[in-house]
Amino acid sequence: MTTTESPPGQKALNIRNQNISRILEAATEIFARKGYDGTRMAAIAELADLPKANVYYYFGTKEDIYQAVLQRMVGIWEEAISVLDPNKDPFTCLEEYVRVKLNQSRDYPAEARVMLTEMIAGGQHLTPEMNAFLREVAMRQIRVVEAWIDQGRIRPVHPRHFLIALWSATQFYAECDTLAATVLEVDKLRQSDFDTAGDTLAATLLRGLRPDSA
Amino acid sequence: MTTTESPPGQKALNIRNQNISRILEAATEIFARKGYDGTRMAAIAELADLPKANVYYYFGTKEDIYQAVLQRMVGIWEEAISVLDPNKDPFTCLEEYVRVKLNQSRDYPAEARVMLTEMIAGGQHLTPEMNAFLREVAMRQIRVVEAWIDQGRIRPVHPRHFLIALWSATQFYAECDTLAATVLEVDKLRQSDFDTAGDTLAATLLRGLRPDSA
DNA sequence: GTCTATAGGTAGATAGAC
DNA sequence: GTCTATCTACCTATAGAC
Repeated sequence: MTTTESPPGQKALNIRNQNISRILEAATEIFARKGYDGTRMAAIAELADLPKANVYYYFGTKEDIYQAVLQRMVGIWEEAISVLDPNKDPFTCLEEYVRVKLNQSRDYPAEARVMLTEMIAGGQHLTPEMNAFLREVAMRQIRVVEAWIDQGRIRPVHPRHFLIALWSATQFYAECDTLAATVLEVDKLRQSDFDTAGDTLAATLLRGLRPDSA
Repeated sequence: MTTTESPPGQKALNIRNQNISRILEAATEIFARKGYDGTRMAAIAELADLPKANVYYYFGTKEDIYQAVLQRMVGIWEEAISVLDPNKDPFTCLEEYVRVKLNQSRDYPAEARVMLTEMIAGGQHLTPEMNAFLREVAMRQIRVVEAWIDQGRIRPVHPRHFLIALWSATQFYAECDTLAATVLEVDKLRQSDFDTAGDTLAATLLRGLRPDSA
C-alpha cells in the first residue's frame, strides 16, 4: 500500500538486511567479550556504526539480539552433526568431524564464545527449543558411537565421555583468541595451527580408539 | 590502642575472616553465573547474608573481589603442575594429572567457570602477574611432554595441542553443572561420573600416546 | 526509515549514625 | 565493625520531530 514502487522497496529491503547483519555482527563481537549483562546497546550501535535508536528499530530489546546470535550458532552446529554416520568408517567420520568442528572454531570464533559463555553461565537465555535441539544433537552423536562399538569397529569406550573429550578439544580453539597467546605462543591462530590441532587429535584421541591388534 | 583485650580481638579476627570467606564464596557463585558486569554488589551481599555496605567494608570495589576470586583459582591450578615430572613414567603422571584436574573440576566448579569465562572474554581482568604465571605453567608442562618424547617414552605428538586436548577435556567437567544435563542426562555430576571421565580419557587420549608395539 | 532528547529505573560507591 | 539512606552516573527503552 505505502510502497508503490518496486526498486525503492527492493533497495530498502537491502538496506534493512544489511543493517540487521551489521547489528548482529557487532553484537556477537561484544557479547563474546563482555557477556550479556556487560554488553551495552550503545556499544553495539557504535560498532555497527548506527544510531542507538536504529538498533532498537530493528530489534526490540537486547534479549532479541542475543537470541538471534544464539540461534545463529545453533544453526552452525547443526551442520556438524551430519558427519557422523553409523554405516561409514568411524575413523574417516571422526577425522572429518574434527575437521568440520575446527573449521567452525576458525570461522565463527565470536559466535562460539557467546554460546560457550552462555552455557557456562547456566544457559539462562537458551529457549526450551534450543535446549531440546542441543539434547537431540548430543543423542544422535551418542547413538552413532554406540553403533560403532556394537559393530566392534572401535574399542568400547564410554560414548558420552568420549564425545565430551572430542567436543571440548575442538571447541577450545574458538576460545583461543586469548589462550593461544598463552599456550601456543602466537598472536593469532593460523591455518597451520588448525591443521596441527586436527593431526594431534587424530594421533591421540582417535588413535586410542583403534581396536587392539594384539 | 582501641582494642585492649585479646579475646575480643581474636574473635573479631575470626568474624573478619569468616565474613571475607562468605563474601568470596557468594561472589564466586554469582560471577560464575552472571559474569563480571552482570554481577551486582547487592546480589553478592544478599547471598553472603550481609548488608551491602559491609561488603564494601571488606573489599573496596567489585574489581577487588573479582581479583581475589581469580587469584584463588590461580592458586588451585598451581597444585596440578607438580604432577608432571619428566623423570617419571608418562602414563602414571598423565593419569594422575587427569585425576587431579577432574577433582579440581569437581571441588571448585564455580571458580573454574569464573576463570574460564574470564579467558573466553579475553582476559581483560587478568593481571600481568597472572598472565605470566599461566604462561609459565603452560611452558613447564610443554617441556615435560617434550622430554618424554625425546626419551621415546611417548609417541611424538605436538605437545601444545596434546595438552590443549587434555586440559580442555578435564576442564569441561567444571562447566558441566549445565551441560551435564544435556550430554550426560543427569541432574548433577556424581563421583562415578568423574571416575568414568578419567577412565575414558585414559582409554582414548592417553592410550593413543603409547609407542607402537608393531 | 532516521535520529535527538529524555524518561524511568538501577547500578556502584559513600556518608555518617550507631 | 555494622548498617541505613542516599548521591551520582549510567543504562535500557521510548517518544516524537524530521
